[in-house]
Amino acid sequence: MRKGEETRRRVLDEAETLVLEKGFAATSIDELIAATGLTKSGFFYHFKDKNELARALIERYVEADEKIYDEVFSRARELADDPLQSFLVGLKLLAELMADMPKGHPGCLVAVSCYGERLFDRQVRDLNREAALIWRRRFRAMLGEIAEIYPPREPVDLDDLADFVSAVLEGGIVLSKALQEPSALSRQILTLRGTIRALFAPARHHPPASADG
Amino acid sequence: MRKGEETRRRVLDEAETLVLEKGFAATSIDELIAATGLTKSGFFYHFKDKNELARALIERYVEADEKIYDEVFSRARELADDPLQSFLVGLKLLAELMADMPKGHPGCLVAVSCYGERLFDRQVRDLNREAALIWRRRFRAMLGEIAEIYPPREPVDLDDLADFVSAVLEGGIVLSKALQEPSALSRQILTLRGTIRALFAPARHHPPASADG
DNA sequence: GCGAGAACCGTACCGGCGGTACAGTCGGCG
DNA sequence: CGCCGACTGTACCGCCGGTACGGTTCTCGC
Repeated sequence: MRKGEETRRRVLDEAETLVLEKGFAATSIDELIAATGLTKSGFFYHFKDKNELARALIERYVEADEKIYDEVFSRARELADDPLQSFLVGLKLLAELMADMPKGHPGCLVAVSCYGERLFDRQVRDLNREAALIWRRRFRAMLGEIAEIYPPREPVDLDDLADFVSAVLEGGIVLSKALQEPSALSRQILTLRGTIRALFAPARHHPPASADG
Repeated sequence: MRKGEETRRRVLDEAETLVLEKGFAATSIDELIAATGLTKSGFFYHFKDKNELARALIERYVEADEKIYDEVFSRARELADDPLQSFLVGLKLLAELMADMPKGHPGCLVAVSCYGERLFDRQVRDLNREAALIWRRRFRAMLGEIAEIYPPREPVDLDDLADFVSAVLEGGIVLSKALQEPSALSRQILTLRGTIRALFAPARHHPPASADG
Protein backbone atom coordinates (compact mmCIF):
# COMPACT_ATOMS: atom_id res chain seq x y z
CA MET A 1 0.00 0.00 0.00
CA ARG A 2 2.62 2.53 1.08
CA LYS A 3 5.08 1.58 -1.60
CA GLY A 4 2.37 1.77 -4.25
CA GLU A 5 1.40 5.33 -3.43
CA GLU A 6 5.04 6.32 -3.44
CA THR A 7 5.54 4.93 -6.95
CA ARG A 8 2.31 6.49 -8.16
CA ARG A 9 3.44 9.84 -6.84
CA ARG A 10 6.79 9.55 -8.58
CA VAL A 11 5.08 8.77 -11.88
CA LEU A 12 2.73 11.73 -11.46
CA ASP A 13 5.62 14.05 -10.61
CA GLU A 14 7.51 13.03 -13.70
CA ALA A 15 4.38 13.18 -15.84
CA GLU A 16 3.47 16.68 -14.67
CA THR A 17 6.88 18.03 -15.56
CA LEU A 18 6.95 16.36 -18.96
CA VAL A 19 3.34 17.20 -19.85
CA LEU A 20 3.75 20.88 -19.06
CA GLU A 21 7.00 20.88 -20.99
CA LYS A 22 5.89 19.08 -24.12
CA GLY A 23 2.16 18.51 -23.97
CA PHE A 24 0.21 15.44 -23.06
CA ALA A 25 0.22 13.63 -26.38
CA ALA A 26 3.93 14.16 -26.83
CA THR A 27 4.65 12.60 -23.44
CA SER A 28 4.94 8.89 -24.06
CA ILE A 29 4.42 6.21 -21.49
CA ASP A 30 7.74 4.74 -22.52
CA GLU A 31 9.73 7.80 -21.50
CA LEU A 32 7.64 8.09 -18.36
CA ILE A 33 8.54 4.60 -17.22
CA ALA A 34 12.12 5.07 -18.32
CA ALA A 35 12.35 8.14 -16.10
CA THR A 36 10.78 6.44 -13.10
CA GLY A 37 12.43 3.04 -13.49
CA LEU A 38 9.09 1.30 -13.78
CA THR A 39 8.07 -1.19 -16.43
CA LYS A 40 5.14 -0.86 -18.78
CA SER A 41 3.18 -3.44 -16.84
CA GLY A 42 3.98 -1.55 -13.68
CA PHE A 43 2.59 1.63 -15.17
CA PHE A 44 -0.64 -0.02 -16.24
CA TYR A 45 -0.95 -1.54 -12.82
CA HIS A 46 -1.34 1.98 -11.42
CA PHE A 47 -3.22 3.61 -14.30
CA LYS A 48 -5.52 1.60 -16.48
CA ASP A 49 -4.86 3.93 -19.40
CA LYS A 50 -3.45 7.34 -20.27
CA ASN A 51 -6.80 8.96 -19.58
CA GLU A 52 -6.63 7.91 -15.97
CA LEU A 53 -3.16 9.40 -15.75
CA ALA A 54 -4.55 12.68 -17.07
CA ARG A 55 -7.38 12.63 -14.56
CA ALA A 56 -5.06 12.00 -11.63
CA LEU A 57 -2.71 14.69 -12.93
CA ILE A 58 -5.43 17.33 -13.13
CA GLU A 59 -6.93 16.44 -9.77
CA ARG A 60 -3.56 16.81 -8.13
CA TYR A 61 -2.83 20.00 -10.02
CA VAL A 62 -6.09 21.67 -9.05
CA GLU A 63 -5.53 20.74 -5.41
CA ALA A 64 -2.04 22.22 -5.38
CA ASP A 65 -3.33 25.28 -7.21
CA GLU A 66 -6.01 25.83 -4.60
CA LYS A 67 -3.45 25.56 -1.85
CA ILE A 68 -1.34 28.30 -3.42
CA TYR A 69 -4.31 30.65 -3.79
CA ASP A 70 -5.34 29.89 -0.21
CA GLU A 71 -1.93 30.84 1.06
CA VAL A 72 -1.56 33.96 -1.05
CA PHE A 73 -4.94 35.42 -0.27
CA SER A 74 -4.97 34.50 3.41
CA ARG A 75 -1.58 36.16 3.70
CA ALA A 76 -3.10 39.16 1.93
CA ARG A 77 -5.92 39.17 4.47
CA GLU A 78 -3.35 39.40 7.24
CA LEU A 79 -1.69 42.36 5.59
CA ALA A 80 -4.83 44.40 4.92
CA ASP A 81 -8.24 44.53 6.56
CA ASP A 82 -10.14 46.25 3.80
CA PRO A 83 -11.42 43.68 1.27
CA LEU A 84 -10.39 45.79 -1.72
CA GLN A 85 -6.94 46.47 -0.36
CA SER A 86 -6.44 42.87 0.62
CA PHE A 87 -7.49 41.70 -2.84
CA LEU A 88 -5.07 44.15 -4.42
CA VAL A 89 -2.33 42.97 -2.08
CA GLY A 90 -3.16 39.38 -2.98
CA LEU A 91 -2.82 40.11 -6.68
CA LYS A 92 0.51 41.78 -6.06
CA LEU A 93 1.73 38.79 -4.06
CA LEU A 94 0.55 36.54 -6.86
CA ALA A 95 2.37 38.64 -9.44
CA GLU A 96 5.54 38.43 -7.36
CA LEU A 97 5.14 34.69 -7.05
CA MET A 98 4.86 34.36 -10.82
CA ALA A 99 7.77 36.74 -11.40
CA ASP A 100 9.93 34.57 -9.15
CA MET A 101 9.61 31.62 -11.50
CA PRO A 102 12.67 32.03 -13.71
CA LYS A 103 11.26 29.92 -16.55
CA GLY A 104 7.80 31.38 -16.14
CA HIS A 105 4.63 29.63 -15.09
CA PRO A 106 4.91 26.01 -16.19
CA GLY A 107 1.38 26.14 -17.56
CA CYS A 108 -2.11 25.29 -16.42
CA LEU A 109 -3.07 21.66 -16.80
CA VAL A 110 -6.72 22.61 -17.03
CA ALA A 111 -5.99 24.69 -20.10
CA VAL A 112 -3.81 21.96 -21.56
CA SER A 113 -6.55 19.39 -21.24
CA CYS A 114 -9.57 21.51 -22.10
CA TYR A 115 -7.84 22.95 -25.12
CA GLY A 116 -6.08 19.87 -26.14
CA GLU A 117 -7.12 16.60 -27.43
CA ARG A 118 -10.47 14.95 -27.10
CA LEU A 119 -8.53 11.92 -26.17
CA PHE A 120 -9.92 13.07 -22.89
CA ASP A 121 -13.22 11.63 -21.75
CA ARG A 122 -16.17 13.23 -20.04
CA GLN A 123 -14.67 12.76 -16.57
CA VAL A 124 -11.73 14.95 -17.45
CA ARG A 125 -13.98 17.59 -18.98
CA ASP A 126 -16.15 17.63 -15.89
CA LEU A 127 -13.02 18.00 -13.80
CA ASN A 128 -12.07 21.05 -15.84
CA ARG A 129 -15.48 22.55 -15.40
CA GLU A 130 -15.37 21.96 -11.68
CA ALA A 131 -11.96 23.62 -11.46
CA ALA A 132 -13.22 26.71 -13.28
CA LEU A 133 -16.24 26.87 -10.99
CA ILE A 134 -14.03 26.62 -7.91
CA TRP A 135 -12.04 29.58 -9.16
CA ARG A 136 -15.25 31.47 -9.84
CA ARG A 137 -16.55 30.88 -6.31
CA ARG A 138 -13.26 31.92 -4.76
CA PHE A 139 -12.91 35.22 -6.58
CA ARG A 140 -16.63 35.86 -6.50
CA ALA A 141 -16.58 35.74 -2.69
CA MET A 142 -13.78 38.29 -2.49
CA LEU A 143 -15.32 40.55 -5.12
CA GLY A 144 -18.68 40.33 -3.35
CA GLU A 145 -17.17 41.75 -0.19
CA ILE A 146 -15.51 44.50 -2.15
CA ALA A 147 -18.65 45.44 -4.06
CA GLU A 148 -20.60 45.76 -0.83
CA ILE A 149 -18.31 48.54 0.29
CA TYR A 150 -17.19 50.08 -2.99
CA PRO A 151 -19.85 50.44 -5.67
CA PRO A 152 -18.26 49.56 -9.02
CA ARG A 153 -17.75 52.46 -11.40
CA GLU A 154 -19.20 50.42 -14.24
CA PRO A 155 -22.06 47.93 -14.08
CA VAL A 156 -20.55 44.45 -13.82
CA ASP A 157 -21.85 41.01 -13.04
CA LEU A 158 -19.76 39.70 -10.16
CA ASP A 159 -19.67 36.14 -11.48
CA ASP A 160 -18.37 37.46 -14.78
CA LEU A 161 -15.83 39.58 -12.97
CA ALA A 162 -14.72 36.54 -10.97
CA ASP A 163 -14.31 34.65 -14.25
CA PHE A 164 -12.46 37.70 -15.55
CA VAL A 165 -9.75 37.11 -12.97
CA SER A 166 -9.40 33.48 -14.07
CA ALA A 167 -9.44 34.55 -17.70
CA VAL A 168 -6.58 37.00 -17.24
CA LEU A 169 -4.57 34.36 -15.42
CA GLU A 170 -5.20 31.74 -18.09
CA GLY A 171 -4.71 34.23 -20.90
CA GLY A 172 -1.60 35.58 -19.26
CA ILE A 173 -0.10 32.11 -19.24
CA VAL A 174 -0.99 31.55 -22.89
CA LEU A 175 0.44 34.91 -23.81
CA SER A 176 3.68 34.52 -21.89
CA LYS A 177 4.14 31.19 -23.66
CA ALA A 178 3.31 32.59 -27.07
CA LEU A 179 5.55 35.62 -26.55
CA GLN A 180 8.24 33.52 -24.91
CA GLU A 181 8.34 36.20 -22.23
CA PRO A 182 8.03 34.58 -18.80
CA SER A 183 7.50 37.98 -17.21
CA ALA A 184 4.35 38.64 -19.24
CA LEU A 185 2.14 36.75 -16.82
CA SER A 186 3.09 38.76 -13.76
CA ARG A 187 2.68 41.97 -15.75
CA GLN A 188 -0.78 40.85 -16.77
CA ILE A 189 -1.67 40.21 -13.14
CA LEU A 190 -0.50 43.70 -12.25
CA THR A 191 -2.52 45.13 -15.12
CA LEU A 192 -5.54 43.25 -13.83
CA ARG A 193 -4.83 44.77 -10.45
CA GLY A 194 -4.88 48.20 -12.00
CA THR A 195 -8.22 47.63 -13.70
CA ILE A 196 -9.75 46.21 -10.51
CA ARG A 197 -8.59 49.30 -8.67
CA ALA A 198 -9.92 51.57 -11.39
CA LEU A 199 -13.22 49.77 -11.19
CA PHE A 200 -13.69 49.88 -7.42
CA ALA A 201 -11.40 52.48 -5.86
CA PRO A 202 -13.01 55.84 -5.14
CA ALA A 203 -11.88 58.64 -7.43
CA ARG A 204 -8.66 60.31 -6.45
CA HIS A 205 -9.04 64.00 -7.19
CA HIS A 206 -5.93 64.35 -9.28
CA PRO A 207 -4.00 61.07 -9.35
CA PRO A 208 -0.39 62.12 -8.56
CA ALA A 209 2.75 60.08 -9.31
CA SER A 210 1.79 56.88 -7.53
CA ALA A 211 0.22 55.94 -4.23
CA ASP A 212 0.85 52.22 -4.41
CA GLY A 213 -0.08 49.83 -1.63
CA MET B 1 -1.06 24.93 -59.98
CA ARG B 2 -4.68 26.01 -59.46
CA LYS B 3 -5.93 22.54 -58.65
CA GLY B 4 -3.15 22.07 -56.13
CA GLU B 5 -4.07 25.15 -54.17
CA GLU B 6 -7.67 24.04 -54.14
CA THR B 7 -6.80 20.65 -52.66
CA ARG B 8 -4.42 22.22 -50.18
CA ARG B 9 -7.17 24.55 -49.07
CA ARG B 10 -9.61 21.68 -48.61
CA VAL B 11 -7.10 19.81 -46.46
CA LEU B 12 -6.46 22.90 -44.36
CA ASP B 13 -10.19 23.51 -43.92
CA GLU B 14 -10.74 19.98 -42.72
CA ALA B 15 -7.63 20.09 -40.53
CA GLU B 16 -8.65 23.34 -38.88
CA THR B 17 -12.04 21.97 -37.92
CA LEU B 18 -10.66 18.71 -36.60
CA VAL B 19 -7.71 20.27 -34.77
CA LEU B 20 -9.89 22.78 -32.96
CA GLU B 21 -12.31 19.99 -32.13
CA LYS B 22 -9.89 17.39 -30.89
CA GLY B 23 -6.45 18.86 -30.72
CA PHE B 24 -3.53 18.55 -33.07
CA ALA B 25 -2.05 15.28 -31.92
CA ALA B 26 -5.45 13.59 -31.88
CA THR B 27 -6.04 14.59 -35.48
CA SER B 28 -4.50 11.85 -37.60
CA ILE B 29 -3.37 12.22 -41.13
CA ASP B 30 -5.39 9.13 -41.98
CA GLU B 31 -8.71 10.70 -41.04
CA LEU B 32 -7.69 13.92 -42.71
CA ILE B 33 -7.14 12.21 -46.04
CA ALA B 34 -10.26 10.10 -45.58
CA ALA B 35 -12.30 13.27 -45.14
CA THR B 36 -10.78 14.98 -48.16
CA GLY B 37 -10.60 11.95 -50.45
CA LEU B 38 -6.85 12.30 -50.83
CA THR B 39 -4.31 9.54 -50.43
CA LYS B 40 -1.40 9.54 -48.03
CA SER B 41 1.04 10.21 -50.84
CA GLY B 42 -1.16 13.08 -51.92
CA PHE B 43 -1.04 14.55 -48.47
CA PHE B 44 2.72 14.35 -48.23
CA TYR B 45 2.98 15.90 -51.66
CA HIS B 46 1.46 19.07 -50.22
CA PHE B 47 2.95 18.97 -46.72
CA LYS B 48 6.30 17.38 -46.08
CA ASP B 49 5.27 16.51 -42.54
CA LYS B 50 2.71 17.31 -39.86
CA ASN B 51 4.78 20.24 -38.67
CA GLU B 52 4.35 21.95 -42.01
CA LEU B 53 0.62 21.37 -41.78
CA ALA B 54 0.63 23.06 -38.39
CA ARG B 55 2.61 26.00 -39.75
CA ALA B 56 0.27 26.50 -42.67
CA LEU B 57 -2.71 26.16 -40.38
CA ILE B 58 -1.49 28.83 -37.99
CA GLU B 59 -0.43 31.22 -40.75
CA ARG B 60 -3.86 30.97 -42.33
CA TYR B 61 -5.57 31.27 -38.97
CA VAL B 62 -3.69 34.40 -37.97
CA GLU B 63 -4.45 35.99 -41.33
CA ALA B 64 -8.17 35.28 -41.03
CA ASP B 65 -8.07 36.48 -37.46
CA GLU B 66 -6.49 39.75 -38.51
CA LYS B 67 -9.12 40.24 -41.17
CA ILE B 68 -11.90 39.86 -38.62
CA TYR B 69 -10.32 42.37 -36.25
CA ASP B 70 -9.75 44.75 -39.15
CA GLU B 71 -13.39 44.60 -40.11
CA VAL B 72 -14.74 44.90 -36.59
CA PHE B 73 -12.61 47.82 -35.55
CA SER B 74 -12.85 49.70 -38.83
CA ARG B 75 -16.63 49.36 -38.59
CA ALA B 76 -16.35 50.66 -35.04
CA ARG B 77 -14.37 53.60 -36.37
CA GLU B 78 -17.24 54.42 -38.69
CA LEU B 79 -19.72 54.33 -35.85
CA ALA B 80 -17.81 56.54 -33.44
CA ASP B 81 -15.20 59.23 -33.89
CA ASP B 82 -13.83 59.34 -30.40
CA PRO B 83 -11.05 56.73 -30.03
CA LEU B 84 -12.33 55.54 -26.65
CA GLN B 85 -15.91 55.27 -27.83
CA SER B 86 -14.89 53.52 -31.02
CA PHE B 87 -12.78 51.02 -29.08
CA LEU B 88 -15.71 50.34 -26.76
CA VAL B 89 -18.00 49.93 -29.75
CA GLY B 90 -15.46 47.56 -31.31
CA LEU B 91 -15.40 45.41 -28.19
CA LYS B 92 -19.17 45.30 -28.17
CA LEU B 93 -19.25 44.26 -31.82
CA LEU B 94 -16.65 41.62 -31.05
CA ALA B 95 -18.72 40.35 -28.14
CA GLU B 96 -21.77 40.13 -30.38
CA LEU B 97 -19.77 38.29 -32.99
CA MET B 98 -18.66 35.74 -30.41
CA ALA B 99 -22.15 35.44 -28.98
CA ASP B 100 -23.47 34.65 -32.46
CA MET B 101 -21.38 31.48 -32.61
CA PRO B 102 -23.80 28.86 -31.33
CA LYS B 103 -21.09 26.39 -30.35
CA GLY B 104 -18.85 29.14 -29.05
CA HIS B 105 -15.50 30.21 -30.37
CA PRO B 106 -13.87 27.18 -31.99
CA GLY B 107 -10.60 27.99 -30.25
CA CYS B 108 -7.39 29.81 -30.98
CA LEU B 109 -4.82 27.85 -32.92
CA VAL B 110 -2.04 29.93 -31.43
CA ALA B 111 -3.04 28.79 -27.97
CA VAL B 112 -3.39 25.21 -29.14
CA SER B 113 0.08 25.16 -30.53
CA CYS B 114 1.91 27.24 -27.96
CA TYR B 115 0.34 25.30 -25.14
CA GLY B 116 0.49 21.98 -26.78
CA GLU B 117 3.18 19.66 -27.73
CA ARG B 118 6.76 20.37 -28.47
CA LEU B 119 6.20 18.34 -31.55
CA PHE B 120 6.27 21.83 -32.91
CA ASP B 121 9.53 23.23 -34.09
CA ARG B 122 11.04 26.66 -33.73
CA GLN B 123 9.30 27.99 -36.82
CA VAL B 124 5.92 27.36 -35.27
CA ARG B 125 6.95 28.94 -32.00
CA ASP B 126 8.24 32.01 -33.81
CA LEU B 127 4.95 32.19 -35.66
CA ASN B 128 3.11 32.22 -32.35
CA ARG B 129 5.33 34.96 -31.01
CA GLU B 130 4.77 37.02 -34.14
CA ALA B 131 1.01 36.60 -33.84
CA ALA B 132 1.05 37.82 -30.26
CA LEU B 133 3.18 40.79 -31.25
CA ILE B 134 0.76 41.66 -34.08
CA TRP B 135 -2.09 41.70 -31.58
CA ARG B 136 -0.03 43.84 -29.25
CA ARG B 137 0.70 46.41 -31.95
CA ARG B 138 -2.93 46.54 -33.02
CA PHE B 139 -4.39 47.16 -29.59
CA ARG B 140 -1.48 49.29 -28.53
CA ALA B 141 -2.19 51.71 -31.38
CA MET B 142 -5.82 52.08 -30.38
CA LEU B 143 -5.01 52.41 -26.70
CA GLY B 144 -2.35 54.96 -27.48
CA GLU B 145 -4.89 57.21 -29.15
CA ILE B 146 -7.20 56.82 -26.21
CA ALA B 147 -4.55 57.55 -23.61
CA GLU B 148 -3.61 60.76 -25.40
CA ILE B 149 -7.08 62.12 -24.80
CA TYR B 150 -8.16 60.36 -21.62
CA PRO B 151 -5.51 60.03 -18.93
CA PRO B 152 -5.86 56.58 -17.38
CA ARG B 153 -7.19 56.50 -13.85
CA GLU B 154 -4.47 54.06 -12.86
CA PRO B 155 -0.85 54.02 -14.05
CA VAL B 156 -0.60 51.42 -16.80
CA ASP B 157 1.94 50.46 -19.39
CA LEU B 158 0.19 50.62 -22.74
CA ASP B 159 1.98 47.57 -24.14
CA ASP B 160 0.88 45.59 -21.12
CA LEU B 161 -2.66 46.88 -21.51
CA ALA B 162 -2.62 45.87 -25.17
CA ASP B 163 -1.48 42.40 -24.12
CA PHE B 164 -4.21 42.52 -21.51
CA VAL B 165 -6.79 42.63 -24.27
CA SER B 166 -5.24 39.59 -25.93
CA ALA B 167 -5.00 37.83 -22.59
CA VAL B 168 -8.69 38.31 -21.84
CA LEU B 169 -9.58 37.01 -25.29
CA GLU B 170 -7.33 33.97 -24.95
CA GLY B 171 -8.36 33.37 -21.36
CA GLY B 172 -12.00 33.84 -22.25
CA ILE B 173 -11.73 31.10 -24.84
CA VAL B 174 -10.00 28.76 -22.39
CA LEU B 175 -12.61 29.50 -19.75
CA SER B 176 -15.59 29.05 -22.01
CA LYS B 177 -14.14 25.70 -23.03
CA ALA B 178 -13.44 24.64 -19.46
CA LEU B 179 -16.85 25.78 -18.26
CA GLN B 180 -18.53 24.40 -21.35
CA GLU B 181 -20.36 27.73 -21.54
CA PRO B 182 -20.01 29.16 -25.06
CA SER B 183 -21.39 32.48 -23.87
CA ALA B 184 -18.58 32.96 -21.36
CA LEU B 185 -16.24 34.44 -23.97
CA SER B 186 -18.56 37.23 -25.03
CA ARG B 187 -19.30 38.03 -21.39
CA GLN B 188 -15.59 38.26 -20.75
CA ILE B 189 -15.21 40.68 -23.64
CA LEU B 190 -17.98 42.82 -22.22
CA THR B 191 -16.35 42.70 -18.81
CA LEU B 192 -13.10 43.81 -20.42
CA ARG B 193 -15.06 46.63 -22.03
CA GLY B 194 -16.30 47.68 -18.61
CA THR B 195 -12.81 47.73 -17.13
CA ILE B 196 -11.44 49.68 -20.09
CA ARG B 197 -14.20 52.21 -19.61
CA ALA B 198 -13.58 52.39 -15.88
CA LEU B 199 -9.90 52.95 -16.62
CA PHE B 200 -10.27 55.72 -19.19
CA ALA B 201 -13.72 57.26 -19.06
CA PRO B 202 -14.00 60.50 -17.08
CA ALA B 203 -15.87 60.16 -13.79
CA ARG B 204 -19.61 60.37 -14.11
CA HIS B 205 -20.84 62.31 -11.11
CA HIS B 206 -23.43 59.77 -10.04
CA PRO B 207 -23.56 56.98 -12.62
CA PRO B 208 -27.29 56.60 -13.38
CA ALA B 209 -28.96 53.55 -14.98
CA SER B 210 -26.83 53.24 -18.10
CA ALA B 211 -25.55 55.48 -20.82
CA ASP B 212 -24.36 52.77 -23.15
CA GLY B 213 -22.83 53.43 -26.54
C1' DG C 1 -1.54 18.37 -80.39
C1' DC C 2 2.28 17.51 -77.79
C1' DG C 3 5.71 17.57 -74.26
C1' DA C 4 6.61 18.85 -69.56
C1' DG C 5 5.71 19.33 -65.26
C1' DA C 6 2.27 19.55 -61.55
C1' DA C 7 -0.79 16.83 -59.05
C1' DC C 8 -1.63 13.14 -57.62
C1' DC C 9 -2.33 7.28 -56.83
C1' DG C 10 -0.72 2.54 -55.03
C1' DT C 11 1.95 -0.26 -52.53
C1' DA C 12 5.13 -1.68 -49.46
C1' DC C 13 7.51 -0.80 -45.55
C1' DC C 14 9.47 1.16 -40.92
C1' DG C 15 9.57 2.35 -35.98
C1' DG C 16 7.13 4.35 -32.12
C1' DC C 17 3.29 4.38 -29.29
C1' DG C 18 -0.94 3.09 -26.64
C1' DG C 19 -2.84 -0.79 -25.06
C1' DT C 20 -3.80 -5.97 -23.96
C1' DA C 21 -2.90 -10.45 -22.09
C1' DC C 22 -1.05 -13.15 -18.98
C1' DA C 23 2.25 -15.78 -16.43
C1' DG C 24 5.62 -15.21 -13.08
C1' DT C 25 8.20 -12.89 -9.00
C1' DC C 26 9.16 -10.85 -4.64
C1' DG C 27 8.33 -8.89 -0.11
C1' DG C 28 5.66 -8.12 3.80
C1' DC C 29 2.02 -9.35 7.02
C1' DG C 30 -1.41 -11.96 9.50
C1' DC D 1 2.53 -20.84 5.51
C1' DG D 2 -0.28 -18.54 2.45
C1' DC D 3 -2.23 -14.56 0.64
C1' DC D 4 -2.04 -10.13 -1.44
C1' DG D 5 -0.13 -5.97 -3.22
C1' DA D 6 3.28 -4.42 -6.17
C1' DC D 7 5.30 -5.17 -9.43
C1' DT D 8 8.48 -7.71 -13.81
C1' DG D 9 8.94 -9.93 -18.53
C1' DT D 10 7.47 -11.19 -22.81
C1' DA D 11 4.79 -11.36 -26.59
C1' DC D 12 1.62 -9.32 -29.26
C1' DC D 13 -1.91 -5.95 -31.67
C1' DG D 14 -3.36 -1.98 -34.44
C1' DC D 15 -2.85 2.89 -35.30
C1' DC D 16 -0.05 6.48 -36.68
C1' DG D 17 3.63 9.40 -38.68
C1' DG D 18 6.78 9.08 -42.09
C1' DT D 19 9.72 7.17 -46.18
C1' DA D 20 10.52 5.38 -50.72
C1' DC D 21 9.44 5.06 -55.18
C1' DG D 22 7.30 3.91 -59.38
C1' DG D 23 3.34 4.81 -62.03
C1' DT D 24 -0.66 7.70 -63.78
C1' DT D 25 -3.51 11.59 -65.06
C1' DC D 26 -4.48 16.27 -65.67
C1' DT D 27 -3.32 20.89 -67.24
C1' DC D 28 -1.15 24.47 -69.43
C1' DG D 29 2.01 26.78 -72.51
C1' DC D 30 3.99 26.51 -76.90
